[in-house]
Amino acid sequence: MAPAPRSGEAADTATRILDVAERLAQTRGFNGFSYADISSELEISKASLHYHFPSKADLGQALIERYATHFAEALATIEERERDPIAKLDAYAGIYADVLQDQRMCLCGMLAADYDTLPKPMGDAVIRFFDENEAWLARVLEQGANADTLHLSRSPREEAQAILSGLEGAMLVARPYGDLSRFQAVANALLASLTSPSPPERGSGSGA
Amino acid sequence: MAPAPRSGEAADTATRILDVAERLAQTRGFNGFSYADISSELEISKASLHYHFPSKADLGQALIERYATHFAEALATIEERERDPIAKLDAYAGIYADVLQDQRMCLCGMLAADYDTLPKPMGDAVIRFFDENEAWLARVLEQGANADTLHLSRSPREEAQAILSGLEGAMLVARPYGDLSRFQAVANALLASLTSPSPPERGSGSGA
DNA sequence: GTCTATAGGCAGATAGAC
DNA sequence: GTCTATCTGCCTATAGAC
Repeated sequence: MAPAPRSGEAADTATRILDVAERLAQTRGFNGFSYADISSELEISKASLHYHFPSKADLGQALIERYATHFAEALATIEERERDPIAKLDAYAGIYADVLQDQRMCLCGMLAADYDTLPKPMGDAVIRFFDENEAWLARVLEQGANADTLHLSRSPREEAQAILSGLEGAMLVARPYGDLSRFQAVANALLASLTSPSPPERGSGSGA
Repeated sequence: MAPAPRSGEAADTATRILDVAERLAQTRGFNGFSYADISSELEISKASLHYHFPSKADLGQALIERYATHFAEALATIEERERDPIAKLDAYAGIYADVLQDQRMCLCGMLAADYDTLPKPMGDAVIRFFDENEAWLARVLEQGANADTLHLSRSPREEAQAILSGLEGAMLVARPYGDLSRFQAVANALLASLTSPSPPERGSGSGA
């Protein structure tokens, strides 16, 4: 379903629904929007939305799965474009910065807050998302440690958890302030202190 | 209102309402619970809840204000008990660990996720909470830097933001895993790397 | 695939008796 | 202060025509 439309081509209905729902979930939380919100924005009836996604749980699961897929593609793109592990980490933080600049929280960070109210399959998918991110980060960190461009003071896995948590938290706290630079400052501190004993002047990441 | 009851004495109704609402807000988010939830748990009618807190916005604001007051008291207690800035930071992280062990998210971290849907006064109070925490942390960090027990690689304010964000993010991500040790690992990494150039074996914080 | 209409329930909130 | 009863509106979801 949903064969990737050529650029300029109109997206199909299911895709447009997911686009709107994704933004609403990222800004208002999964319990903070309704079918009516999507309906009014797309000028499509609520009943039509239920045709594409019978229940809100179905919609939510489709949301996470697409988000995780897109995120994995972004990570693959980083792998293609960057060789230096530090550049990869900067690009990784840049993904978060781009999301935040769009006034959004990471979808899965937001759903982590909603975790106790989510249908089980959605909760499981949130955890998978974090696991995949952690695994990717750990690989990059280990690569850097082996190449001696990074000097870790803990296991790659623990450093990866710290980076993931730190970036999610930086987004969470920065968003009420509406201040991207607040995120950037924290992200830089996080990567600098975790990846080098004596930080040698870092740029502001690829974001924004 | 609500004169602190002597230990063992039954709390008044408004306090019991706030206790239940606080837990619900911390676990399910502000849009994830209703007056009916509190009503059934306390076996008090919904109408009675509205007598004490006319609107949910009123309830929410009372929730944040009490939480911020309690938090400030906890920080004052740390100041009384600990002299070493590192011990103060460990105790600070211990507060978060205690909240997480109780299966909860920081109230204001949770409300930060809900920020876009909150009544304006609640949103403002969330920001004040973060500001106060950041200011307290910055003072402790500066104290440590002056006493030469901490070696900061950035301004106290930036380090404070990184610690606050890092702990909030660590809670956010650890909660779906239901794993306190995951939080502890990240908190230790955060404080160790931010406060000493060559980490000299740190304990696991004062939390649980 | 999209619609109108509507079911059935729960949300926040109020009236008024006690 | 607490209650029962109720209001209005929105929620998710379905039926059935086109």
